[in-house]
Amino acid sequence: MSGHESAVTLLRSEGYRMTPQRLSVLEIIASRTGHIGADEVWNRAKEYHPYVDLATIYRTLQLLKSLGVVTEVVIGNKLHFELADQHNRHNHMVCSACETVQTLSPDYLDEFSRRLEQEFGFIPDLDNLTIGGKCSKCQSSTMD
Amino acid sequence: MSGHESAVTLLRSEGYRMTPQRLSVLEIIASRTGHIGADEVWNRAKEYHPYVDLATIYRTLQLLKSLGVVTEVVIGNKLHFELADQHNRHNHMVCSACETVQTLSPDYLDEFSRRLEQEFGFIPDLDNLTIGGKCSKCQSSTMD
DNA sequence: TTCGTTAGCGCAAATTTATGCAATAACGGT
DNA sequence: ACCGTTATTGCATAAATTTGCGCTAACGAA
Repeated sequence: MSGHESAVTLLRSEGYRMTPQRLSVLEIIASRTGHIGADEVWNRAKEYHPYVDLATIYRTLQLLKSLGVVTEVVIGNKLHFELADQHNRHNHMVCSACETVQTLSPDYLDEFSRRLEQEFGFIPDLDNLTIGGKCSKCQSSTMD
Repeated sequence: MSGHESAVTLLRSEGYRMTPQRLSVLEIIASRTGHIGADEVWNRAKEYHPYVDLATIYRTLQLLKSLGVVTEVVIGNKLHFELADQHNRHNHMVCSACETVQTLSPDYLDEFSRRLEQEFGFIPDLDNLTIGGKCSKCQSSTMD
């Protein structure tokens, strides 16, 4: 029983329709602890709905992201997604050399976020922010 | 003469070869104040070298980025590039609704950056960090 | 200046993601 | 339970970016 029931309600309350395709994507993402690529979501979804198109997966993922139901992480040149858990919000640091993902408490960005809002009226979408860089183990490597 | 001569030297000193294609890309980017998409770099480059392939443009752009010569900005679902000027470093805030780009002094991220390095040994690549979000004018819009 | 090594290029194809459109299915109202 | 509206889907295609490969050209050494 993962926490995606509330997402179903949210979708409905925003005027979106609940379709079996959307439900599958939701279940697939909710049933997994970590992040998952669109292609893998697709492969899993096909087990339930052999005809789902990849485009539907992408559209659903974007929709869920815009509703704050899932969170996007940029890993290499692919997007990954994970269930947005309000009780465990976190940012991602991705090493450009080894592609290892570390999570980070949003507390680290609180001050920064507040300043952007106060000084520029800009509200950053930090939930979907991926911080690229080099992890401690890959410091000297030139590899991108 | 814009400051890309030093880039030529850098390239060489790192063991990369200087080719007319690379020189074109460098000149095109250096001769422009703002950011520019890969497709537009390509169009311009073709004026000098009708046979350049778009793949070469992309490869060159990535190389220059990895050398710190150009900086990447994510706008919508396209990458843009601009000359990395050490005397005018800045970050980018891009509105997901109207795609307007605002620049930001890296000072705003200094503290954050330092903490990541000290506490996790993670060195973030803030030069190529694009901060997504909603600008003051697009606050309430649902558009992504 | 010529030569040999090999990095870089053009080309073709693959990946990843987005989009236009006609047919279909969700769901509120009856 | 049926109907009508219209959001959503599947399909086809486009757009953006990356990659494999064999040929060419850069450039240090002779």
